[in-house]
Amino acid sequence: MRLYNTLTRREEEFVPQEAGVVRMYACGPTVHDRFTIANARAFLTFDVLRRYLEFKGYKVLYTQNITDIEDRIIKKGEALGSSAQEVAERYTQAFFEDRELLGILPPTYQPRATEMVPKIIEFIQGLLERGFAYVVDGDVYFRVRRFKDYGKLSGKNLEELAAGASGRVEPDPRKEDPLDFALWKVAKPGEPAWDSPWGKGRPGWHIECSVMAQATLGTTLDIHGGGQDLIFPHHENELAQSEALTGRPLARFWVHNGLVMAGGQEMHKSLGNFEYARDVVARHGREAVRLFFLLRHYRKPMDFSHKALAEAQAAVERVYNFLEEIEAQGALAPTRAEPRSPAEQEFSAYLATVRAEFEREMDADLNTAGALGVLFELVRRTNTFMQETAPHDRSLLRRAGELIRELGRPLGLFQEEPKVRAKVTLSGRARIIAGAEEEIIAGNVEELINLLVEVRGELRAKGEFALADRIRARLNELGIELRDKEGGTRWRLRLKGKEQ
RNA sequence: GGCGGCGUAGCCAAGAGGUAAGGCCAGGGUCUGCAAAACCCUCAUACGCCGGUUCGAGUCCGGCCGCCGCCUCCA
Repeated sequence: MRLYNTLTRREEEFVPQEAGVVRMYACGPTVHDRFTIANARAFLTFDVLRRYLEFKGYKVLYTQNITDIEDRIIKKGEALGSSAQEVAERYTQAFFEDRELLGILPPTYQPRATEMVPKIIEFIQGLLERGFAYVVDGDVYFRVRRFKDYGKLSGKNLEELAAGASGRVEPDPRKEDPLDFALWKVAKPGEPAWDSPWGKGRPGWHIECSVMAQATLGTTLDIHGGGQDLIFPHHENELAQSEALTGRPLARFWVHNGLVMAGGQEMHKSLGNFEYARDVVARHGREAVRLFFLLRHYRKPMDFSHKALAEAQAAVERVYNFLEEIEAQGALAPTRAEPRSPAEQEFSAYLATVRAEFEREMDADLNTAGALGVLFELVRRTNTFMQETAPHDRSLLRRAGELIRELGRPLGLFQEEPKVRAKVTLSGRARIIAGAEEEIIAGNVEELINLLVEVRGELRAKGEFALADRIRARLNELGIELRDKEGGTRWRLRLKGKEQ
């Protein structure tokens, strides 16, 4: 597989250090709030990379941090009149919930910054001993100019940085150089603090990632990931402090996903142009959100819009309609034992190429959009085959369905059972937008709908179409869609957002 | 100013120097009591503009135009 490496600014063949094992680290949340749909892109990108590496047979050791001590957490605690710890705990749990809503698999290791304080102190001491850090009034700073490779990841040089920084921020006169960054911050009154050789304080902004990566995965990672906005300063600083300490590369591949735009600008909390990921999932459904991202290359910037999400929703529906049809057909009758016709042979030969096509796209720097093109083509061609070649060998249809399932797995798509989707969606929404009472009602709603559908069916049988149509229209207004098929009437929920 | 990226049909989007994937919309059809849904078909002489290299260029090179990100809060 080839991956674009930010460090070399090239696509390179990815080979892990140890055969068959991938050590991967990706930046996780700072738990001061729920995460946005823009944050979701990063989490999802590395979820898919991880899933695909596993699909290819690698054992993936994946670490993601939870930063549970930071300025914004402390501020939020002050604003709410609760402790920073309470805020962090609350949003850590919220992170787990929202992650599950998106179908993101938990990493192998998920350390929290506050659990790592002794190791962080040890790490900083190592830097002090090597002359890469210095203490001022209980703060500890990293001596940027001492690390000669500083800027190699972000492509910056020290002179330009110094020139740029001088106009933008007040240089702290206690620092030897304006570019030096904090490894350890002295505690202010009332703030959470830990004992250290330099007095009471807390970790700086970048240190926890370096320490967690080393503690869980070792000195050199195969892949270090995150959003492009983290390249500088976060990852540059991580790289500097880790490599200064160990003398070894922190990561062989640096992988960065593109940003999410809204209204022509980067989506960001401070700009107010954001939406919470969970709200978008509630409105459009989990797989539509995943497809929305995976239909675009992970490194490109992309626009967020409900229109685009609704498009993804329609595309997801199409695949499930296909699976429903295929799996119903597959169950119907045994496969014919007769020799295959030329059309069947041709289709069979095509099916045999699909998996390789899919992998070829994914191997090209995780081209999920190209890979999805392969899957949609499979859907279309199978539908055509089903329609134009009759009778046909059903085992070929089954194989097509299996391919969608199998190749959908590394994308985290198309894994649900078509027949229970309405139910899953319903209870999922009830959980998101309402409390326990609604959840009980939600459990009965399905039966109520079935009852109405049944009554309407009897009316139709008697030719009383006016009343039957009224039931259908009223249910439709409620977001419940009826379809009269040969074997009876099926129904499904229509998620909001499609009306746009 | 420095560094990085982007500009492909109505919208979104992939693209391997060799003759434009895919999704959504739209139009036409099949099916249906009528619908809806589903499915099929159609839908870029063309890839921001101008030059160049090449037998051949969205794809490589140069210049220009437009948009975005980063340059110590950020996924």
